Amino acid sequence: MAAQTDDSGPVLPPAIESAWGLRERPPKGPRPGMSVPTIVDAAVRVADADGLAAVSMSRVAKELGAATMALYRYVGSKDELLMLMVDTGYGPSPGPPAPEDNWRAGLTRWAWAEHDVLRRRSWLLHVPISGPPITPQQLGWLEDGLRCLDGTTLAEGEKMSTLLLITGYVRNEATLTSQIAEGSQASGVAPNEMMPAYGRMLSRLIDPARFPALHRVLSAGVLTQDDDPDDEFAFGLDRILDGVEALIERRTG
Amino acid sequence: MAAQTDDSGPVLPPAIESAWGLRERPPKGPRPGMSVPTIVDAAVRVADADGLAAVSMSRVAKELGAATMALYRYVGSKDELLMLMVDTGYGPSPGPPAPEDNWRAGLTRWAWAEHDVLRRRSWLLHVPISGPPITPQQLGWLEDGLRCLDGTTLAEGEKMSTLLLITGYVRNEATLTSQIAEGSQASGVAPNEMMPAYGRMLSRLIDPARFPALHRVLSAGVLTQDDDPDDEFAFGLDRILDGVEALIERRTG
DNA sequence: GCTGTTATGCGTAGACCATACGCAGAACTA
DNA sequence: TAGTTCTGCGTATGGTCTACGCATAACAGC
Repeated sequence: MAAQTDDSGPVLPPAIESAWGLRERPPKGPRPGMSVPTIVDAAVRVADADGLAAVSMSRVAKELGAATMALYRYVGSKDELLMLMVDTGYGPSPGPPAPEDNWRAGLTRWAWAEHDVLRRRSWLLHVPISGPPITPQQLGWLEDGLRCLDGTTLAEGEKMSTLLLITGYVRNEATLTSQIAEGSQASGVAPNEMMPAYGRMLSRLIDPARFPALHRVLSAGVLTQDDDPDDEFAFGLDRILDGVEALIERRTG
Repeated sequence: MAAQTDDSGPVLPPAIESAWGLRERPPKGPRPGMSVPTIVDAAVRVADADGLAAVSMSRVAKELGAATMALYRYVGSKDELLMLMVDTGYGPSPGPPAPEDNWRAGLTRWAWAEHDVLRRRSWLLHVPISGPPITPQQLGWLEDGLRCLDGTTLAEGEKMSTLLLITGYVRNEATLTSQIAEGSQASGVAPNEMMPAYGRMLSRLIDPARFPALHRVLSAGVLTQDDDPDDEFAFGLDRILDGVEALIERRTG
């Protein structure tokens, strides 16, 4: 079966073993002065305070009062540290759906929970994700999402696709609003003035003859009003859940 | 009205003026040896060949037989170059919907067009997007999307939200499949063996008591079969369009 | 045609970054 | 006590972007 036949099947990449706490410490040698969770927590602290761009190995080491290269005894590379940061950054999953919730209420709460995490820690969006979920907390989120769909008639593969769809949407929406916030801070414009400023820029660039539909949108004042980003989020989420509902009804009937 | 009152309203950021070709060259001084499009094309060539990580100022300069710092006479920063790369990387928009297409057929073709571009140039996904669309080609795409919804009863704001929803989905799905491709190349595993390998890893890590729903998905063999990623894409797209259709019908009826 | 102005090309250098390597010393085993 | 192995970390390499300044080329006006 397994290509590598030790006693426990194929070997896992060291980064993943680290994420699951499966690395046993050898009994010899000096006692370690730090630990992986200590380092990851420090890195998360830096990201929370100054953004992901501020997370360098030397900065994290400084946060811990250690030398830069000392970190490399615990994490194999910066990418590995980033992966562990994402895991702890997301935090524990929101828990299984309440018994009285139907699938739609459950998934709505699930989506809002991720939404809240990403609003609080927008640096999570800047970490280049490098593969499907594999760390413990991420799989916890996935598990809780799947449980929301437990009673439905969807096939298992369809459940996965649905969750992928929703989590993608949540990330996307969070990326957009965080860009507005970051652009606002970078340019010194008030956050609620960003979209109007964008609309003004568009109307200066757009030739109504070449962009008639876009011109109509601008004329309708869509961008000049600053609507609540949470309403925008809720709109898209309801569209997606409507689509899922249509599928469930088709599978049921 | 405008804060800056020269003859043409508020000033545009230089990066955007460059994207729209609005920078007039002063008559004095030596004739420039390159041009912004030349540089952007070279950068796109590098990204096509060796990925976005290979795009450094020195590499692009080498591609042109110029010195690194010569580029800074044309682009203000690397970020500006990246923005221009995205604009030309996307290429011209797919054009307005065919007359016989209803909104759904039109948006489907629109989404597949972006899908194809992102499949061909997956480095576009790695460019950190820094704001709403503002470059000419990007607005061309937006315009064509809006035209697909022209006959519908949706409000202008709802049209924008719908397109945002779809384009976000396309990017997300493309990101996922490109990650599989890149991971496959990095680890030397065949592309159609990536998902089974992932499934095997999960089943080694997951405790069925703590992750029952996830365990059920794995047991159903969802991840061991390699399904066509295009089918997966079509599934999610249809879900979203179902949701949009439900909204249109509600607005109509 | 000459001079002053202005833009270009680009060399140098600074401030970061990740990380490969090697060494001194600590903590364990035998 | 001797040997082994692991930790902390100093040093060094090669990469990144880009600020600055200088020589030169091309034009404007006299």
